[in-house]
Amino acid sequence: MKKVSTESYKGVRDFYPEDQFIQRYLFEHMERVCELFGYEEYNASILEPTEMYRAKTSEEIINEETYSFIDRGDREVTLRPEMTPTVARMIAGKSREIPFPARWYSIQNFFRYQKPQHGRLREFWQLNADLIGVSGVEADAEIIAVAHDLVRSFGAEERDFEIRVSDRRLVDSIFEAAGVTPELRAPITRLLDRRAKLENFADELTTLVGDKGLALTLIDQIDRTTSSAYLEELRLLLAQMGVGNMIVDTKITRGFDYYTGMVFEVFDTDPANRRSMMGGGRYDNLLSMFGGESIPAVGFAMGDVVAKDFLEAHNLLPAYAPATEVMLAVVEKDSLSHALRLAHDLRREDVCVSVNFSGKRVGDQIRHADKMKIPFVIAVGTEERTTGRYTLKTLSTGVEITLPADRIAEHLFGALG
RNA sequence: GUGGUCGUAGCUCAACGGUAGAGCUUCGGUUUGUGGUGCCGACGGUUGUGGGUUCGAGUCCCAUCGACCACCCCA
Repeated sequence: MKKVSTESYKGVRDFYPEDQFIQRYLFEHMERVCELFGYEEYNASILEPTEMYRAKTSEEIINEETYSFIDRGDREVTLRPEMTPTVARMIAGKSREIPFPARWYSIQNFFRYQKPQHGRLREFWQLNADLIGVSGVEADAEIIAVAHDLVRSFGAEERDFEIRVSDRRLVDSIFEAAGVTPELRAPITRLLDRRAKLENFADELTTLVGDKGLALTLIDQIDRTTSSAYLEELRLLLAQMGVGNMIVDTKITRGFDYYTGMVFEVFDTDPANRRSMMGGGRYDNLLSMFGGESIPAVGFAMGDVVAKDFLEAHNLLPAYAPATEVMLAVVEKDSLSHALRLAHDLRREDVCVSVNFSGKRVGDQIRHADKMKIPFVIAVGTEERTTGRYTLKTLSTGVEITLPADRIAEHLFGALG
């Protein structure tokens, strides 16, 4: 028989218990912060009709950068590469039933058929939070505040990251004043997005607009534009929500076409990590692609890989701890049934307890518990069975305390906080 | 998709073109109701895979798969 490889598929990850512990830590913080702002959790299938992405983005991206296939019923299907079209589809489908504004969040996995690199895989997990049905600056501020509070909830200080904000309308008005034709605006915006990485930005821009004078005028205008009345109002609202690390940066454009107003990205202030941690913006026209009325919306997304990298770089990752709180070491075979009953009682008191029925010596069982990072051990043998009192051992300190069965749970919760 | 660097035990790495090794991990023992340190031992490999050159290939050449880096792209 041919041996099957134990390696995971290209560009995807296995989450062993230690890895999943980190994922869960990230997800729990995402859930908590979203819910503190009144956001509701939603979900959808990982499969979507290919047509939905085709309507919004180019044929080339669908063909080359998504996992798309034909199902047995000849339908074109795509593994979702992002959440925004799905939210838009769900909202548009029930726009007469949903009370607006809607505050929705979801943490899901996404697939993109691209060459894997550090921080960029073929499958990744991402939080999406969207505020749908309001067009005001207050909504933009709220979305940024959620993103801000999320990073803060991981233990980061404001000096550890900065929120770079711009406004598509601001840049568009510069284009308009300079007489740039509407067809050129999207390509220029995309070029602007890459400006920080380009050495010959002015040359490339000249090639694109076909006029060196115009290119230099644009650069000059963009560089001289430091803010707008709208962005200053945004800054004021953010200050009231405890956000003090917003900066205006007209280089932020978010590459793609569907953003219509405020756009932002969050960066690590450590120059060693120059990748954007998360980003978002306002997309007021996207929902109209499903027919019906146009509904304003603003949202952001944060990926698990960049989140983990950020926490690692700032030494904010928690140490692994299993859910298991106590292991019962069965001293001899005759005590097994007693141990099983004790475990059952403890579980009814909400204690996570595993029973070690390996038959090995108590010392070996304790060593196993220690390797598993289980914090407490109770040996169950003849002595415990006859007295009804149990010795709870704390492995980190070696301290032991003897208790009757009905006080074990109480003591554990006290010790574990 | 294009270009580059690299693939040796579960992990980190040795080995001049000449018999594939060490540390850590895992498992067992250290004589049996209490772990972490010692000490002893075992498991573990068609050197990513497939070809080629050579008396002989982990080492050189080609292909392929994978990881990483720079592009592309970043919804």
